[in-house]
Amino acid sequence: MTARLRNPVLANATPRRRSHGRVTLQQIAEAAGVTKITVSRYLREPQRVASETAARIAAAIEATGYLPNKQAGMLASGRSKIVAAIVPSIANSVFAETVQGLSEGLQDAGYELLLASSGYSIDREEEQIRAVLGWSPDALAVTGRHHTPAAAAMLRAARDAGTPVIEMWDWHPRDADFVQVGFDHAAVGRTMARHLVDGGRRRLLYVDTGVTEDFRAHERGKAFVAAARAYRGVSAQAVTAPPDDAFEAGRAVLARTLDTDGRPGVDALAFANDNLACGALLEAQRRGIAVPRDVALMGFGDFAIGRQLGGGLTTVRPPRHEIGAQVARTILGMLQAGPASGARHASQRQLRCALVGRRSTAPAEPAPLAG
Amino acid sequence: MTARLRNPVLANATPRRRSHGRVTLQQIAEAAGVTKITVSRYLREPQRVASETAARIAAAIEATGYLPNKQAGMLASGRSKIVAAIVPSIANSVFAETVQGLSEGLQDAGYELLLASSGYSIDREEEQIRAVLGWSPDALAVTGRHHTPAAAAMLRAARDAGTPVIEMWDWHPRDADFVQVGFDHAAVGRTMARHLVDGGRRRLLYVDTGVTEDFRAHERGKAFVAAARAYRGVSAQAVTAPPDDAFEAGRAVLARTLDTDGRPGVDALAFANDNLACGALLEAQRRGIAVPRDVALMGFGDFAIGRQLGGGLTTVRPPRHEIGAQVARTILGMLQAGPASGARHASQRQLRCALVGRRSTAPAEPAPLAG
DNA sequence: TTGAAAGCGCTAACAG
DNA sequence: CTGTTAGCGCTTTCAA
Repeated sequence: MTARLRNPVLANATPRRRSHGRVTLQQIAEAAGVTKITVSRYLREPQRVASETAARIAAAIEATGYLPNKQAGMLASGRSKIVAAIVPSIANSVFAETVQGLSEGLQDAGYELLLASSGYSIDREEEQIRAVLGWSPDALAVTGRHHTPAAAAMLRAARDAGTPVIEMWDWHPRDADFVQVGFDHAAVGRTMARHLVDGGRRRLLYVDTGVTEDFRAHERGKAFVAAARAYRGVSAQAVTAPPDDAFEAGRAVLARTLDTDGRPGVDALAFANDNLACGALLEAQRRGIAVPRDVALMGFGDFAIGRQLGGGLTTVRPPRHEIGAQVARTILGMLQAGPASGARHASQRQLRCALVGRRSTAPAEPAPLAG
Repeated sequence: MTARLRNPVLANATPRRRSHGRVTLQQIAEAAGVTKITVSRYLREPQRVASETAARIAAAIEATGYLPNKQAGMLASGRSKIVAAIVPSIANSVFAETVQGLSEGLQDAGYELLLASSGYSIDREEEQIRAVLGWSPDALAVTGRHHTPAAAAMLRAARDAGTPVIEMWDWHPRDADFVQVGFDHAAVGRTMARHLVDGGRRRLLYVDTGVTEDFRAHERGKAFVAAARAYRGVSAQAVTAPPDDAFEAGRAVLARTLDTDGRPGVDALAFANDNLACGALLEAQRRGIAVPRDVALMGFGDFAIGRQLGGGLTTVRPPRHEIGAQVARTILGMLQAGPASGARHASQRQLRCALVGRRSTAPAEPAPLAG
């Protein structure tokens, strides 16, 4: 109520308050008859406040519905308790499970997850990285090891400033600027090729996704073709599926492989994901093409539907949930170790994929699936 | 290096700096030979800064890789440019599309999306609401109209403080505390019942999801049963699917409906979602039960797989993407109108569902799907 | 166990 | 077109 002087000469202007209307720590403090810092302590380390004081503070908080302003807390402390993650797509169930694992692992440690999706575009990823860094996350997880130069620069800068940066879903022995938690997609491609060749298949086709910046799928395909061709008497090629609905795309690709007799011109197809493979499987059933007798089909991802169709779709099961869980553990470890320690040089984390053999690639047998 | 004095009487203490190491506006200002506020203006309204000055600032920003600290900006301005959304599950593709629509609609207006998932638990929803409110979002969107009392209180408080609060995916003429953007699930249940009865079915079964807090699915089921029973000569019941993998659960439910002759004891099943219905459809195919001749099946959600199986699964297509887009428009409208205006009383937004009739509920015909 | 003072990095308000 | 001043709501540091 007293006039406030803020110029040696001039006097008494009404203080221009800019309050935004929410209940503040100050108000709780007044209500409880203490100062702000005591309330602040109560919130963070309740046992360091006298129990009687604590009770009064608790009552005031309860009565007002006070919610601490996290912006202010972060600004003052420099710690955000936020981990940012950028995935290609949140709609894709594959990444959804990773996010779930990450979220679970962080929640217990009191971290919140700031999630962004790039739509499989590294340009959008760059924007998203810039956006989330503005929030000063305590750690940052991105998907894959392919970034724009500007994005890579921001990631390096963040890491060098002590913020853990993790690349998820990838693992590459020689191209690892950052800590990686994932698996070797080239190795998966080779495993897929070997599985088909071991099953007696000789004319292979890899069907890549129409999503142009799914680098990991491309890498599997490239390795698949190279590995297949290294076998004597085996031919292999790659095609790209149309960008439609994956089931329809898979159907279309199978239809395209038919030769003049209406039989597939190849004896095995490996797909970039299970939905594509399921589309092909359904189209084969519809046309009376016997799977696996006439053609073997396999996918990647181990989606639920693959277990249901025909006698089951052979696939590769990536550690979807485990990637997220491991990323959470790695981040917490790096955070605990502190920027000064050597934790930033923590070794890459290679996780394992499982080949799930089902009927769609079984070696020739008497009773085909369809036809 | 100098001794530090800090006593009212003694003077000239070294200010105890707490900087967190990042480049700040101040540093850009110094580098560009202006003051902070000019840099701040440049960032927000570039045209209000002399082009020569702007160039120097741009150069300094470029050279340092400066990223504005959003915490500080929000704290000062009171506006967060954040919209928070809470959905039951980000993995569920249904909500993923809504989030996508929301995200797109907000992005253009420069808002960021803070996303949380409740795992279909209203207790977790309460926690999430508390957590996101700590970020002072400019608006908040939640899923459905069922909340814990504490959550409802927080939502009301936020709304009364001028923050737009929207309930997504629901629309109820008489139970609408907040702005709602969605559709009437009871009406959908009635439509489903009518569709089956119109197709000549008389013994109906609603198969609810095993997710206990999917209130909207329960509401559809309740209305389905009530509407069906209102028809002369029609019987209807509801059962709950096991909580497993939805395809397996659908299979199990169909198996359970078989009577002693191995035929379904009902002539139509309506499912809480398409995956359950697809499981049942596959199980029918496997057992040689003709769909739709022996039994009609329909789902909800219009998932991609439903179009692929048998002759296609009849379903109800909810406005998945449109809900998100409409929520974005509504929020932006309320934000623009300002808390003072009557926008907070904006009427509820009812959106339309489409019944997608496919072969699985076609009236009896000569050539059944399977068998 | 509690408090006083300073400061986190930015923007609002008003001046010039 | 640019600057000055105060302040957002919280935590840190040091002291009692």
